[in-house]
Amino acid sequence: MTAAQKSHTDSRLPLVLDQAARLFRTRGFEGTSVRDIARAVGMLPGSLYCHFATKEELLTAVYIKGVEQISRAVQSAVARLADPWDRLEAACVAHLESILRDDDYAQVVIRVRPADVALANQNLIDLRNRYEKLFIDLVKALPLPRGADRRAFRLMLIGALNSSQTWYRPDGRYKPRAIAHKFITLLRQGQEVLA
Amino acid sequence: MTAAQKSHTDSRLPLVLDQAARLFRTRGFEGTSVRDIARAVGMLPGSLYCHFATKEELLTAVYIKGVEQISRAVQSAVARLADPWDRLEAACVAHLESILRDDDYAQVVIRVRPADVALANQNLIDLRNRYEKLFIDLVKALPLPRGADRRAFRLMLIGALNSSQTWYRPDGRYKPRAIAHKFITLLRQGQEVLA
DNA sequence: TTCTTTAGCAAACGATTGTTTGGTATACTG
DNA sequence: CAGTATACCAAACAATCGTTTGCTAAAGAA
Repeated sequence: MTAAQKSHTDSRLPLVLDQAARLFRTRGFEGTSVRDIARAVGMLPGSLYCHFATKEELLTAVYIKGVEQISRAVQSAVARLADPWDRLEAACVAHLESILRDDDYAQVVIRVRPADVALANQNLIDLRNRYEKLFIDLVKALPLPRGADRRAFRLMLIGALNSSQTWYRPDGRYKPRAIAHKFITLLRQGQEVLA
Repeated sequence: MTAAQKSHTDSRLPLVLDQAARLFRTRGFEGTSVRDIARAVGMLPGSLYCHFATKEELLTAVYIKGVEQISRAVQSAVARLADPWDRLEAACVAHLESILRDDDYAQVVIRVRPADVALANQNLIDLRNRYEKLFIDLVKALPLPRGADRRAFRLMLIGALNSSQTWYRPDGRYKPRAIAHKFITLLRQGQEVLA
């Protein structure tokens, strides 16, 4: 009964993950103690170790869920669209809405450095690369001029998107949708002209 | 004798700042203990408090020096150039070389979130804004089409530059100079055509 | 000279860190 | 029904955290 590992009781594991994600994204990995998380959930510190062997393992679980959720958001945003530029912009909007507003888990993926987790290190890097593969494919589909450096294009775009976490304010002038449009337009104009 | 606060003995304060910068940039603020710094310098933990009242004050000192150094690097790189695009690209090269290779202090400015330092918070934000003012001016001088959003332009560029800290590898294909050129070119093409 | 200031050592402070151990109550399994 | 596994509590572990206190030796000021 390998599938019977769940539903034993009404475990508070989901709540643990939620609170861990919320704290990791606001205070970072080192800045959050297991006691902070336990207190937010309403359980004792030691009880967390029923679900995870170490704090790093807990972060990894949050990280995995973050990659899954942001991947789903991007993929479903792109699904119905055909035009390559439309698809990329929709992906950027979904990405931004995840890391700026909707999704604590996704925000952890952007904020926490894999290097902070000595053990799971490569694990997290792989997860992140798996997500960025989505953008590699989206950029690959773009009608860019021959010889264009699509890697630089992608790194610039994703870098700009992610760093918006630094300056974005929910009550500010620009919403995720507008930011994505601005950035895509800045990149698009020059590339189309040369195509 | 207000100027006599220095040169009393051959204080190891410079060394303290150097090691603090090196550790803060590699492990982050929360990830570095005052004992780590003291050990790297070769002194006892308590001795650090001859120079700083708190760990956050030490970070602030590193942060200030980082802003000073990267500002100097950018300004001197720009000084001899007249063409606005050349000036911007030179600034980006100097910025990248600072935060990717040369300067532990500058790397702290990019890596450590001002929010991590509850107390000095606004102090650090102001410092960073003072630096970014350089780029505001450089972008302002650009011959962009009427109505161009120069703020979005700048945020995209700086965001892309700073996030290169994530993926840059010293032994990799691209050096700071090449990265800056790629990014500037991507932005430049579209804007010039419309000018 | 004497006085003051500084840089640093030595040792400790209480608080917090991630984690462990042992017990208990509940729910699924056979 | 008995037996096993789970989810959590209660309490503690050693280690490390940022910081403080008291002292000493040396340098500059008077």
